[in-house]
Amino acid sequence: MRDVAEQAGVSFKTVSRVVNGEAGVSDDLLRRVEAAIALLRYQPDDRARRLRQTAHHTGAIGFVLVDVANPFFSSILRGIEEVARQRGYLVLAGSTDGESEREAQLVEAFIARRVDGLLAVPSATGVGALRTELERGSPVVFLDLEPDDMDVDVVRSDHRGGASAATRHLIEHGHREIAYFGDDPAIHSAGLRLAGFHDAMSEAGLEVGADRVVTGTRTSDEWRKIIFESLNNRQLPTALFTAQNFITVGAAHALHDLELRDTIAHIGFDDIELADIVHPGISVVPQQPWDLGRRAAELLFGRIDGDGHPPTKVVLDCLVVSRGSGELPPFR
Amino acid sequence: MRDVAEQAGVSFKTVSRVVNGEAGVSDDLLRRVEAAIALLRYQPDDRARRLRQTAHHTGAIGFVLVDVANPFFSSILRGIEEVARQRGYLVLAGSTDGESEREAQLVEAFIARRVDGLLAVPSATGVGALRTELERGSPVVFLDLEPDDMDVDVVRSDHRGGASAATRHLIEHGHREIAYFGDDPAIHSAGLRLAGFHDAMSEAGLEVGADRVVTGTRTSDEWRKIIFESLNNRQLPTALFTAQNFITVGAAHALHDLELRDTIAHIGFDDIELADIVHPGISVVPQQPWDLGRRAAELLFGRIDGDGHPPTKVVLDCLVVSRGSGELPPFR
DNA sequence: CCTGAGCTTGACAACGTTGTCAAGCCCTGT
DNA sequence: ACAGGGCTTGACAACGTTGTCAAGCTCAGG
Repeated sequence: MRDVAEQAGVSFKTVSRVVNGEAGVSDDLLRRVEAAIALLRYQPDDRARRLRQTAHHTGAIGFVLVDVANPFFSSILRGIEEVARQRGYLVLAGSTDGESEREAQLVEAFIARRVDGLLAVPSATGVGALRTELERGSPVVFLDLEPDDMDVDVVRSDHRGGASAATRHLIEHGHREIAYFGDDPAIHSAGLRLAGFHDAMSEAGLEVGADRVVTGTRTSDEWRKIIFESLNNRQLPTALFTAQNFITVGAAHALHDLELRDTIAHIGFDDIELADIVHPGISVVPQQPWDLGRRAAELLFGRIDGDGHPPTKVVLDCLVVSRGSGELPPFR
Repeated sequence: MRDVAEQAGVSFKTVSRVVNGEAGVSDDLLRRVEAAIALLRYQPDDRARRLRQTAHHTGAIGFVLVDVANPFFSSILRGIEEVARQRGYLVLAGSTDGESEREAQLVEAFIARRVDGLLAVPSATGVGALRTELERGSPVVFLDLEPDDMDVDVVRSDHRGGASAATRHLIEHGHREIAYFGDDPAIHSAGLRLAGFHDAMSEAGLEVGADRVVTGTRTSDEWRKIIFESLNNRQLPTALFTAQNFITVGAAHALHDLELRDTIAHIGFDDIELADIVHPGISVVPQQPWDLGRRAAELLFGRIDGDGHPPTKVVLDCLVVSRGSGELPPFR
């Protein structure tokens, strides 16, 4: 800016006025300054500007997610981006892979850059690295799952209800031996889905054999192997409930490898591309990630604008989408 | 920081020393300052710090992409993130939807925040909004497609070769009437894929009917309808080449709707989840988005570190993956 | 007891920008 | 001719931090 001022032969305050479109600059100087800006390709430094300004907003929000390569999360991100864009905000995002150490690093990096608010899919069951921010009163909205140790803003799907509906769907089609494959239940949403599974089973008076529940955090290829072996080595269940998108993909592959796709019923949590044109179509309980992102971002901006209401919980319903695999009758 | 200094009864320079772990602070003061930091939950402001520091790096890079909800781009982003993370960098990303106006806004926002480098999937055929930055000598690496108006760093797939290989694959299986569905060829990568298609066709001495090529930028559902109608209303081709992931998904649906999946051969550019277990499996020419991201980020960091070599072009090969749909013989 | 080296500590400027305020100019009305 | 108002312009402080440098203290050596 100094260079521009020198080039135009004015004080740098005048340049500042021109850059910010303030009134009260004579046409003559306006033209000279604009010429100098164009000549030197000057672009103002947002950091310095915001540092000086009293409002102290940075025009950025942070989003801590598990894995941006997972379409569920990247769709959430896109929803957030849309809302942020309307407000002229930028979104910083980072993947944790569910590691709380990485989560802490990301939160620290976002805070150090003074984001105006944070959206987070917590990697553990509680608020984790965000505790300090919450206690300080910074705007924070949790996504996908609800911390169990503080009362906070949350936007999530009805994991428990959706899982229970999926399980009930299988039971209504005559299944009694249902295997559950899900994320580590230490992750709150995964715990809720597992609870929903148990809800529906006990409601129907069905017992869940200990070896009918397999949980953990794996890639879709790892799940393929795990489910392949699990179905190869023991008394077959007549139906599978896979409680996450990667697991559903892995299970679809395993069932395909074992040529059991027309034999064992299968229903998954989260929707998957092409799930409707495999044979049989894979029945799912889809979430609406784009909506989750939008709603969470709207809530966050409300907080940034000073909305002081008590914590809001937004819970989106999850309904079964029947495509064939979930409606297969028990093979025995 | 001022508050911390006051609380600890020291000058704020001493606080700065403690925060930065500089030597030469007595144990007594160190303890007092640390206590004050913990008490006030002080966290340094990265913006002010970097503003003052002479090196002037911001520890952030920007990534301008088309749509983060598209798994191809979100996987690239993840690859970039991994490299950035190792260097302690943060990644700012934004979707353009291919609109150059939005592209310009994003570039401006990134520059205003003084990112140390930019990665971009340009929305038009040239360098677009990044021209100014390039001329200024800022580190910029292009991804996925190569601007035709400047000599710049690029990391991309071999669109033309891959498309030509896909087309040749169909020809080798006896097809002569091949329909092409692709993105708007004004997009450089899409233009190259179309060129690759023509390469293989003319190499084989085949003519391409004008109505055999359909291009445009659409969602996967729109492509489903377009391809459905296109196959419903006219002389059927015996094979399809769909030159982008959403188009491949749309085509798979359309072929399914028309019950033509075992009749019309189909090969797509980009891989798709579950493509191997639909029937027939969808043959594709996959890209390696994660690798694209990694390579581009590594190149960018090289530039940020001052590598002054002439522009580098990294071109990753694309090979056909046979799964069934691309090996169907012509039905007539 | 004095000198000087080595250590700790703080005062001050600077990064690039904007907010505040006063100075200088031109004009109008008396 | 002069007061007063309105407009343009610039000087200076400030945002939160770090770089520079000098002041002050302690202690060993002569």
